[in-house]
Amino acid sequence: MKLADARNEFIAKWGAFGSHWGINRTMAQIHALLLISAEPLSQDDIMEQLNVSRGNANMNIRELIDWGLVDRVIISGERKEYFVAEKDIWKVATQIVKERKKRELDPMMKVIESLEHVEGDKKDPAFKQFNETISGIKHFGKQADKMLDVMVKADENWFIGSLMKFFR
Amino acid sequence: MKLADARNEFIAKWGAFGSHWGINRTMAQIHALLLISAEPLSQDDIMEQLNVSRGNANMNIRELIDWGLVDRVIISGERKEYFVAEKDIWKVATQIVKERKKRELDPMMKVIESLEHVEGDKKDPAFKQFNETISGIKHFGKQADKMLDVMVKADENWFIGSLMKFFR
DNA sequence: CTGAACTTTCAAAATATATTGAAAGTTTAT
DNA sequence: ATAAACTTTCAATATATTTTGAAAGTTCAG
Repeated sequence: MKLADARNEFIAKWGAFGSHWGINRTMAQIHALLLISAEPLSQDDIMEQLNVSRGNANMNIRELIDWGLVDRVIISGERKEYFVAEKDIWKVATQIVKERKKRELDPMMKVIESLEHVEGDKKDPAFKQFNETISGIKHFGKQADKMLDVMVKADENWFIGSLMKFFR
Repeated sequence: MKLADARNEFIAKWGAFGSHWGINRTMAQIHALLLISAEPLSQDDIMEQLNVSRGNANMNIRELIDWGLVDRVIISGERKEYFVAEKDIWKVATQIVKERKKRELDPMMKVIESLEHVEGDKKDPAFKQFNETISGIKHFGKQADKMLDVMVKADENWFIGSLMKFFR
């Protein structure tokens, strides 16, 4: 397989993969393109290579910057802005974990906590089941939260190394 | 807050939460409803409580069964089928991990592996970057894979207990 | 200050996804 | 074998999300 085909395949598949994860196709494709680009790319480069409109490119580049996955770089003597992706996959993963925890797990846990003390009849099975479910989710959420925090703060070698040794 | 309101709030929020995770709103709501129901529910119960159509309820119940999150139960003397959700949140989580690994991570890793040996010029920076990115993803994917396998096979007390002790 | 280079916005259009409900299919008791 | 009870399907419809591109906004060199 030729490099050009392999690059296209990677971009297409990473785009499709991203869409299972709440990241839209263009955003994942731009990310993929930047991941395999040795040099910074301008917005026009991205528009051209992926065949997307100016607005779409702009919006999704900003979103990637917002997620901490892409940085702006300035090239001296150039007027345009250029963009590069964080290439270290461990950092990419921890960054995504961190953002999703902030955007999804944390708000969910606040809701769960607000549902912990509900009025009701202790004899009512519906009441019992509701409380048991909520407290089970809360318990699980707290554990997950701790673990994700450790992961986000750790560096790869320490984390993976530790886990691997631990799990034999 | 009254139980009825709390239940509605939980169903609504679990539904919204699910949609960040590639699970559609109705599917997540049915799951939420079953999680807090002490008794098995029929399809008609679900349709009525969530105000969804027959087809929609049917399709999403089947999907939940497919994901291993809901079971059919028969109540003796009754013609109708009833449904219950797995209530143990740890089991719910491992089941989801298992399915998503199978549906998403495994196919992605196959693609990555197919992109490992591409023709190209070793001096070309684009070629180098492509190969580095692919091999970084592969390496990370393998570690993630092992870890998820351990998690799926472990039981909660062992897994969480171990991690907590380990991470102090 | 001016205008060229560049970036951002956003309403309209296109696309993708979810939902409905009536019709077709299946199962079971008699 | 029949028909009532129940389940599944699927084309049409509704809803939600993504994409476009022209217009408005910004920055900066001269």
